[in-house]
Amino acid sequence: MTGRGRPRLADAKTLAARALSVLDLHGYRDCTMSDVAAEVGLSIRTLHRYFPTKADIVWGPVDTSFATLRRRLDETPIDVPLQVALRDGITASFADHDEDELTTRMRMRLIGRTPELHSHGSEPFVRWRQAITDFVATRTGSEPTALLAVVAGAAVQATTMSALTWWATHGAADDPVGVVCEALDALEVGFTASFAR
Amino acid sequence: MTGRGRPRLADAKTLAARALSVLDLHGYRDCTMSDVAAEVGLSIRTLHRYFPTKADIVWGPVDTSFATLRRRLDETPIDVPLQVALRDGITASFADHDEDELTTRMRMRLIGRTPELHSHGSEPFVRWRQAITDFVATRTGSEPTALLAVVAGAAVQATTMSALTWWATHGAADDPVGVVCEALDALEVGFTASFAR
DNA sequence: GCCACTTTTGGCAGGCTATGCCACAAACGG
DNA sequence: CCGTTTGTGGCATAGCCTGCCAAAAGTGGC
Repeated sequence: MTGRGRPRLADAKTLAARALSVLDLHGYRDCTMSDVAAEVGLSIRTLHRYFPTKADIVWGPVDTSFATLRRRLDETPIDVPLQVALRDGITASFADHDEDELTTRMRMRLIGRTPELHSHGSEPFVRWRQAITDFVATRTGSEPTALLAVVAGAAVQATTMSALTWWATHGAADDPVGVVCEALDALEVGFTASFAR
Repeated sequence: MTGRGRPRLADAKTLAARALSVLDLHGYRDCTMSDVAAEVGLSIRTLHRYFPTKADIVWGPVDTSFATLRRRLDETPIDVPLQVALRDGITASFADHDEDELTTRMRMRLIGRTPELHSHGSEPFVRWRQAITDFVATRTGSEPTALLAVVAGAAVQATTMSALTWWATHGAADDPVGVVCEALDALEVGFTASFAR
């Protein structure tokens, strides 16, 4: 509770931002954990304590914000339409990043530019998609293993992530929420229909 | 050209099937390359010559079939509607597997059950998505960097892959084409609308 | 002021994936 | 039979990741 014990050399947030900028500068693939450790002034072992894997430097904060989606969807009143509930839950699930915009942008841009990172197999990422699938299944009265529920989960997740990386690269707005909403709306009505508008 | 040189110990196709069954049996994560090499009777080094990476054991044949999508889309007459062209191109791009159904099913089931494999950052996978995005952009008169084109590429890819893994796990049909078409149709008209049917 | 306790730090060893280099083995053609 | 071609595999190396354990650096109690 108190400041008992040896104090940290750096707080986790600024450490993440610095490590991220190192990866962004040299490229994810061409940058070893030793490089990151040297640049942020930690040993490799300690760096691995802050970030269990190299991918966690990039995905860590995103993953933590993923963890809240299911709870938000469960608490959504039944009279809220499906797509509205999804849109609100999703945008809310990553709106509490508590991270400055430039860092978020760098993070998502790095993901977008690094195929290796496009989808990692972390638990939060899988559970986030499963929460979508389960919610869709419940609202439509089908099983969570139904084809369309499973596919909807995958499509919604891919839509959300690609909208975020698009915002990081091309987006002009300060906030990605509008971009994600636009993408989810297009997904909802079908892409052909949304292009016709 | 001729049978010049030392002949292979096993042909690539049966080798892939055997290696795949080893991974499927022990689990992708809990199975080392040494295990696979021992079970198929090759040294680790030679195994790596057949499959450059461990993921290539699983994704290899899928990747090669990915490579043909762009050409197929380019050759599609302009009077074929967008969604029909996409559906036909996509189903055709993995219909020429030349692999027995059980192996394909095992392959896709393994992918579906292994988060680490859900999306790998290989070049064919990225180019497959880009082909979708470019085609959508061309047909709708927008830039390949437009938000909706980029998102459509990601959504279509996620839809296709999740439909394939669903078929491998739950599908009863011999052929996954029908399942993929059903998923793509749902994506096209919007999931809410397709559930209402 | 000194000691105990807590927490961070980081060195060391080891396993796994992946790659480059090189030597050996095995079949074929002339 | 010999040279060529091609598959095979050992050795070494780099990088990611993890477990274990000892040293460092603070705080609180006596």
